[in-house]
Amino acid sequence: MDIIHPVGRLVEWSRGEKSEWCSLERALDVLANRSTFLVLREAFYGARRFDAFTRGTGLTEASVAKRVRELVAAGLLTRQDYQEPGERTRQEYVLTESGRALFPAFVALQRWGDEFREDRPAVVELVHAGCGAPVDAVVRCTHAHDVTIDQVEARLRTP
Amino acid sequence: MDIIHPVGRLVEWSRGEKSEWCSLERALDVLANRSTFLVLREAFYGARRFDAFTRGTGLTEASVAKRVRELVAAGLLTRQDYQEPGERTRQEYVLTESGRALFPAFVALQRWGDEFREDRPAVVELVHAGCGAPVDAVVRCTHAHDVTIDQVEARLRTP
DNA sequence: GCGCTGGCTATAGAATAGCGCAGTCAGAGG
DNA sequence: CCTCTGACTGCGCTATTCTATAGCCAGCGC
Repeated sequence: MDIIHPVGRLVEWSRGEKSEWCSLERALDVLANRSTFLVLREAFYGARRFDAFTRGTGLTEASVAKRVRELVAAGLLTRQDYQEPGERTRQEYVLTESGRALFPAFVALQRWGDEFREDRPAVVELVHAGCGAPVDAVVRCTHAHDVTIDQVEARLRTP
Repeated sequence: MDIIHPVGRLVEWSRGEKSEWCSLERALDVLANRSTFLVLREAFYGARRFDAFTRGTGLTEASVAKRVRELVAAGLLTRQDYQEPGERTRQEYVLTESGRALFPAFVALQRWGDEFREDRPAVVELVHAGCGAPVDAVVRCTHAHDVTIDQVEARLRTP
């Protein structure tokens, strides 16, 4: 296993093959557009119904339909039947484990927007229901150390 | 200050105004495309020079030029002069504090790609230089509690 | 003063994203 | 049966993204 430090050297090896092995690119295949993030935001805020996604995001129905279809195909949402009393059965879209696993990314982006894109102060704040303290996304290793960007090494697993 | 729980109710209030106060949308104004994330990835991997960005991302020079211009304008990168011995002065692009603050988001997306988009196993792994353990992005409150998606409340700050 | 290298810009084209608007479709209530 | 609501689909349009190819410019070394 190679150790790359400073991580800058990684760029020397990438040339063409990076898209095959970079997990970020695989993530971006599903996520790299504005409306996908907005639909996921609504899902994190508890939205399940088509109508809630369109009203919550301000996107057109056509855009939401496309995103939702993609997200179901990619396994971030599942389609489920539901029926309200006196109504016919309809479908709703529920986050899968994969979708829920994106929550740290959502928090990270939201908090970054709070702090570094502050044309006006943040109006919504995410807090820990248990203690009321605001939440943030942090980078941590499996030994529970907080890790700054300078303390990260990239290792190439040569197969 | 209103407490919203379940957070789903948030969608009821949003109608049109959400883009004004949602920090995620402000973040997406800069970030919502594939090439921006790729350029930032290279910056996190230590790239500073135009050439390193193009070779590392596989994007065309035109795309990189546009992204880099945007990222400088948005304050995530700064342009600095540098001069290698026997070379003329050139410019390089260095992450600002704002740019570095996106690192948790980068890690979160990268790790999510590892785990949930695994057409083939992850080839690059980010580890803590101090102890060698792999890193991940987690959501935590300022009282140092780990917070799951179910334990999060959204509070509206009414101004 | 010529070539080379790094760092761009210009142009043209394909694909995708997103909008507004209009229409469809299923089924419950009247 | 007719209407209403939620959940879509289709069309026409524009803006943005990204690619490919080509060329420009500065200045160091020869």
